[in-house]
Amino acid sequence: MANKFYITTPIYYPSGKFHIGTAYSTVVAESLKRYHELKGEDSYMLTGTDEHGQKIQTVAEKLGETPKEYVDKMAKAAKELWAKMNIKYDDFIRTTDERHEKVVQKIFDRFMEQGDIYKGYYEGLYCVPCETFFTETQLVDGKCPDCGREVVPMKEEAYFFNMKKYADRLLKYYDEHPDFVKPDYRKQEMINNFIKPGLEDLCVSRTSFDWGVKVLKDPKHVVYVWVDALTNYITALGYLSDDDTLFKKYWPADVHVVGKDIARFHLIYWPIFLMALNLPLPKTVFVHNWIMMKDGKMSKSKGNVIYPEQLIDRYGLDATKYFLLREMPSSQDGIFTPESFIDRYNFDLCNDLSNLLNRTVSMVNKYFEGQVPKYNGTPNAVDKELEDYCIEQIKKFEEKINNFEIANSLQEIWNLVARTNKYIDETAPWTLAKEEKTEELKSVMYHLIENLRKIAILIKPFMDDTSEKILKQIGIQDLNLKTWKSLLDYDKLENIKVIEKAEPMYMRLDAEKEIGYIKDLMMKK
RNA sequence: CGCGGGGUAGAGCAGUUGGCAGCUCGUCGGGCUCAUAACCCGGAGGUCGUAGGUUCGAGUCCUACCCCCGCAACCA
Repeated sequence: MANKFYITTPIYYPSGKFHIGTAYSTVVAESLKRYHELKGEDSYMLTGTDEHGQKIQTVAEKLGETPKEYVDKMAKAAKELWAKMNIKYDDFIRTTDERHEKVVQKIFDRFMEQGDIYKGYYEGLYCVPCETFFTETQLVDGKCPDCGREVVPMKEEAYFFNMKKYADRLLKYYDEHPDFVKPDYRKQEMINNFIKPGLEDLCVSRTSFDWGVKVLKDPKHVVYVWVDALTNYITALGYLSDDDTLFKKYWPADVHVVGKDIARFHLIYWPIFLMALNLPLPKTVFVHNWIMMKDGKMSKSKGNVIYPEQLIDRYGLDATKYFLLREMPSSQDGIFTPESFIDRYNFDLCNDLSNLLNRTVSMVNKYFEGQVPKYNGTPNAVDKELEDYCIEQIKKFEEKINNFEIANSLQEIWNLVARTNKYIDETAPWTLAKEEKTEELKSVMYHLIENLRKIAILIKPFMDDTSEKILKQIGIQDLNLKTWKSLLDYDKLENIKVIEKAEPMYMRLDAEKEIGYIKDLMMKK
């Protein structure tokens, strides 16, 4: 039986249009899913939308829609975006789904019965016209961040979850499970900022608005945010429902992919909820950083917002995904600039990868009428070294990706691309042809095609289309030659014929022109 | 003295357990001609934030200080 691999994205809060940062989490999750799938694991990916809360209610009202109409529209928009990005998820959960709401109620009930939840008063600063509570840190110049008016201290009845009770168990869990948090420093942040100073109890219900899941035993309350949102990861699998086959099969999650803004909720509250439910905890929570613009956070007022669709429409899906995955370091925020985007496109995709394919296919046609020679050992001085290097890079790639260092893992693939380009110069096939050193020439062509095959497989989780294009051009059709396992083979190609005319996959862009184009996109509102 | 991350060549970044400072882009020069003015090789360019300390030897460990960024609790 194959290993299972259950991965989730955050469920997105659709209070506005999805921008490139939203897309990042999903692209990461899906790439990891495809990687595990390629390795033959039984992978399952969940995404969705978080549709309750005050803010949704307010936004919908402003648009003259009911909250339901509004979230229906937004959930559709999310699905359209993922379709456009060729994101293959297995399930899409909405917190307004009946299957979700019913289970949230059961979970809330259970927490009440167990005494994890108690009734108290939520105190905060309230903006009367906006009907919203704010914390002191949210205020702008001491006033409401939305409308700029005065806020007043206010309190309302609310239920609280007793977090303190579980703090020690959580610390112990962190300690015993070093892979629970990636990257590691996020764990320190949680311990020092929240747990060590003493966990505060979490407010889990509200009465000041009603767009949410009703608390069964006290219907003037709706479940507030986190018991509702976080539990999506198990309700989607059918936990506490009539059919919990998927839950039994896939829980605990292998990876929750989350942005740093919601790290706290996934690293503290979610594990505690699960402990209270007596369920196993996810194996890893992968916290990624944000995509920033040169002048800071993306915002419409700065005129620096870029939407994924805009890049995809002009430069293609794979190029867009490549940029996102390649430019995000694990220790700090990634920065989007039109210059860096175009540079990646021109250098990595055109000059290095696409050109390697192009020159190789063209030579196989020129020297062997398109027929890839059979493996004949390592007659050139560097052949053996090239083979060893190749295997080494595959190993490095796996180490990096398994440790969630995505940008670095891609770097390892591109090191292989560069090494392969260098191999052509080292062996100078045109000289071998002139001197009629046929065995050597055959070997060079074989090794080039073989490396391209490996490169195509390695990039497949990230750039499916580009991967297929490479395989097609070098004439690989046999599915056995497209598997992850086949990466370790170096001599299995037989009766392979490349396409007759090499077609460039990526053409060099006029940098100045394209940078101007992207800048114009960003200025538009 | 809140906590964490970062300060390394013009720009962007790597640098595991301390052992001759690396990568990409740019720049200068060379090579090759299979390929997309591409690819390959070489040069120039760094007192590794500052000041001390440990050590035969520190970007890497310790101390103090200066900058930048993130987090700081119910905002999804």
